[in-house]
Amino acid sequence: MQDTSPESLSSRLIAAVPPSRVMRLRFGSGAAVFRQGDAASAVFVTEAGRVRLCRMSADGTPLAFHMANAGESFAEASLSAAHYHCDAIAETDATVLALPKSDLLASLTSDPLQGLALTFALASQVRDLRTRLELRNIRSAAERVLAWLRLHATGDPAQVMLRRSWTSVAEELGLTREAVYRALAALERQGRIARGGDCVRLLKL
Amino acid sequence: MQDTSPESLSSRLIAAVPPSRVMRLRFGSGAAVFRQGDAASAVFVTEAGRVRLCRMSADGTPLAFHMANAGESFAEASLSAAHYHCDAIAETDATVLALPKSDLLASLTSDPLQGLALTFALASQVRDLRTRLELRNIRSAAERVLAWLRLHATGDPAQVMLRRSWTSVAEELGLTREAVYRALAALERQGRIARGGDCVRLLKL
DNA sequence: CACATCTTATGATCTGGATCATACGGAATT
DNA sequence: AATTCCGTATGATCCAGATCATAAGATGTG
Repeated sequence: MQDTSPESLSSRLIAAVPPSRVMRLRFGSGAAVFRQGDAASAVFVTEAGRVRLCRMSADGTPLAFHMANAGESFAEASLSAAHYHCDAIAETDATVLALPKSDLLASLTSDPLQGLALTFALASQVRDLRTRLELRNIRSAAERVLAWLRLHATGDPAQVMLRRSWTSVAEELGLTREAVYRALAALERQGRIARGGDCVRLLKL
Repeated sequence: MQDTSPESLSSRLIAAVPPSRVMRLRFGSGAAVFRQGDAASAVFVTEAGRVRLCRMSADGTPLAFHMANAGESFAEASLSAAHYHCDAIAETDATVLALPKSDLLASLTSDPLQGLALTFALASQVRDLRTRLELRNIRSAAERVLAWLRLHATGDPAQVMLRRSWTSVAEELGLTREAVYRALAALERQGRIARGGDCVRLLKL
């Protein structure tokens, strides 16, 4: 993740509220950013650390359903809800920006351009998430990694500049580190990619 | 999917343009709804059939990255793009609603409430997709199915009313039909669920 | 510096889900 | 009524990826 481009959802959200209204909060590992049932008062951006969202299911079992890593926003849907319907717990020590819901709503209704920009960012997030989901439909580890590389490749010859650890890529792909390293090694052995440092070139067969 | 609730993203999109401006288009299997590079002129909702989105990757390989089933919208991100950056191909015979981008943008800028409603729907879609992604992190088929059931369970005792085929659930979960049937059988054997017709009860241990 | 932590990397083993096969009931079509 | 298609269901087999183990280099920290 770590998407800090000005078009990213988290940046867009932050841009939509006056800087003075943004609250920077710190939570120790295990502390609650909010609890299920609390009045929904803000949308959040994880600045550092990671925050786990989980819900009590109807049969009483806690059910994790999202992990917000550094740079990612969470609880956007609280914009249209009176109460949070899940717990947000700091998984590690975490710094979190709280964007007051009232400021966000005010900005969105008063400034149509601001609203439009957020709509675009959300639409782009939807596309991104759908793409990730589709990647997971590829069963083979090597093919999945290759598809990811293709998605992120630019230029001619097509290549990917790695700005993150393979470990985090593995997490995004729903594979273990080991599987990703093995997939990379296999792809290189097959002559489908070439690696040098943090750069991967895609080779046509 | 088949989410036809008035709050669903596709419904929201349709509601945002005057009915007279919505175009209903029919495509035979294999026909192109739009092509990569075409001027982005509309957002779409699949009414029947399925539409596959795929992109030419930098090394020339076609790369599927979404499947829009009946009831689902696609190409929302074209709202902020001049051109489509993927192909949309009818996977089966399909009926597709085209929502002209100009009408959508006009409605979103002129009517803040309409814009807000769409923002909410998009945020909700983001939450939904994140949840699905998180489900896929559960490796065990039985646990994954159980988590899905928990997410969809309501009432006390907690139960799920099946309104769709297990086959489509399997697809959503990224499992094969067989794996889902086996998981259900195993969960029932273990006394963690009870099934009767299209209703599944969650049993506390 | 010593120590801890993380990333990269590869080897060995094992299990769980994919795959293929088969079967049955219901709905739709002919 | 016969045929086709789909959803449901279960059995047998196989292999790919998870898991566990190990190690080297990088980075960071008290």
